Amino acid sequence: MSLSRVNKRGPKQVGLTEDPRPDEKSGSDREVAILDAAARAFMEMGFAAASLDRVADFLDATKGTIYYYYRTKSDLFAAVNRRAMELTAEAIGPFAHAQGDPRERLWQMSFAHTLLIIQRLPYLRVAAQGLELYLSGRMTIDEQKLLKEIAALRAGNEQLYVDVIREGIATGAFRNVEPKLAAKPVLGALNWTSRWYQPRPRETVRQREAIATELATFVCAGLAS
Amino acid sequence: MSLSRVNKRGPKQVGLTEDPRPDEKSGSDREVAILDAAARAFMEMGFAAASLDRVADFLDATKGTIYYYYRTKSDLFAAVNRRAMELTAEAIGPFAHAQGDPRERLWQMSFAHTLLIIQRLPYLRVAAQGLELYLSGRMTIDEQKLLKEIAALRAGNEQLYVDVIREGIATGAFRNVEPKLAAKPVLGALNWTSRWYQPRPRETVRQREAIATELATFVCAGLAS
DNA sequence: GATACAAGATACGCCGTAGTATGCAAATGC
DNA sequence: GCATTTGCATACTACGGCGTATCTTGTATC
Repeated sequence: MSLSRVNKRGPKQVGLTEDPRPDEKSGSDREVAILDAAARAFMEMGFAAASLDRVADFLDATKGTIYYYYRTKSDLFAAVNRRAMELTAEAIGPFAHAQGDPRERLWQMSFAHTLLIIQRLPYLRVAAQGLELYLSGRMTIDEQKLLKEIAALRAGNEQLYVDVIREGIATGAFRNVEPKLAAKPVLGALNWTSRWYQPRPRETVRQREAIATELATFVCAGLAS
Repeated sequence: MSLSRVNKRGPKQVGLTEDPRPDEKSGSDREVAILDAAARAFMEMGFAAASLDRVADFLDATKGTIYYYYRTKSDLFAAVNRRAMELTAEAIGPFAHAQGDPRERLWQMSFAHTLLIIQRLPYLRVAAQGLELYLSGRMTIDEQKLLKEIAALRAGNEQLYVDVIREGIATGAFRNVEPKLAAKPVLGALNWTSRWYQPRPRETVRQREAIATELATFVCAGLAS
C-alpha cells in the first residue's frame, strides 16, 4: 500500500536533543489538537460516517494537516481510542491500585470514571462506540494490530474493576458472583453515561458530582452482599 | 428526490379484503426476513459501514428485493430499530404494567430484557448503537420524522423503568433518588449486554438465565434502600 | 541571502456504494 | 389463454470521500 511513504512519522523533534520519545503518551500539542477535533467528529457521526474533511473543519485546517500526522483514517480513530483508554486508566488507576476497603475503592473508581466521561465526552463516547465494529471486515494487517492493541488497553481497564470486585468478594463486602460477569453491568452502568449525558451550558460542578455520586452508589449497592 | 416512485408501499395486499392494515406491527414474512438480514449486517459493521449489498448477501437475494420493500437505507435502519423497540416493549411490558411489588417487577423486567438481548442480539445491538448518531447530520425531512418516531418508542420503554422505580421509591423499597436519573444506570447495565455478549454454540438455557439473573439482581440491589 | 526542510494547502484519481432504470419470469385476474 | 401485476434480478449512474501527488509558505542554518 503505502510503502513509499517515508516522512509520515510525525514532525521531527526540534533542537539537537536525541531523546527518543520525549512525550510518549500523548504526542505533540498539534497531534492532541487533531485528536480533539477527530473525537468531536467521530462523536457526532460515528467513524464510518464522519469524513476527514469534517475533522479538518473542527481543526480549522485541511486534510493535508491530518495526513501529515496520521497515515490513515483508521490510524486516527485508533489514536482517539488509545487516548480515551489512557485517560480512563489515569482516572481510575490510582484507586484501583490503592490499599483499603474494596467497596470504597470501587466507589471512587466509579465516581472518577463518571466524571471523566462527563468532562471528556467526545473521547469517551467514541471509545464506547468501540472500534471492533468498524474494522471487523476487510482489515489490513496493521489495522488488525491496532485493534489488538486497543482491545488490550480496554481489557486492562476492565481488569481493574474485576480485581477490585474479586477483592471485595474475598472480604465479604460483595456478593459471591463471578467477578468477570459482575464487572459487565458495572461497566455498562458507567459507560452508558456517554450515551445519554448531554452537556448543559450552565451546569455546575455540584450537579455533575450528583450524577457521579448516584452512579457510584448504584454500582456499589448492586454488588453489596 | 424520489417523487416519481409510485409502487413503493410494499407488496399489495392479496385478495379483495380492504382492511387498511392487516398486520401493522411487523409487516409480511418477507419484510421480516429482510429486517433479520439487515439487523445482522448492521450489527456486524454499523449502519454507515454496512452496505445494502451485504444485507442482500444475508438475504440470499439482491438489492432489488430490498428496494422493493424499503425506500431508502435509512428507512430500513429505522425499521430494524422500530422492531427492536417493539420486541423490547413486548418483553418488559407485561411486568411493567402488572400489579404487585415494584422490586419484584423490576427484577422480572430486567430478567426478561436481558434474555431478549441474548436471544435477539442483532436487533438489540443495532438498537443500542442508536440511530441518532448516523442521521444527525444532513437529514431530510422524512428522516427527521423517522428519528422522532423511534426516539419516542425508545423513550416509552425507558419510561416503563422510570415508572416502576418511582413506585418502588413510594413503597420504600428503593432509595430516594430521581427516578429519571436512576433509570440510566439500570438501562446501561442491561443494554451493555448487547455489547459484550457473544453467543456460544453449546450454551444452555441455564447458562443464559444465570446471566440474566445476575443482571436483574444487580440492578435491583443497586436501587434498594 | 541561499539552502534545506518542516508544516500545511490544493487538486485530483480512484473506489465503494446508494439509488435508479429496466428486464423478466411467475403468479394472478378475467 | 391472454393481459396485467407482482416479485424480484441486473446493469448502470452519480457522488461522496479516502488517500496521494504536488505546490506554497515559513523558518532555521550556515
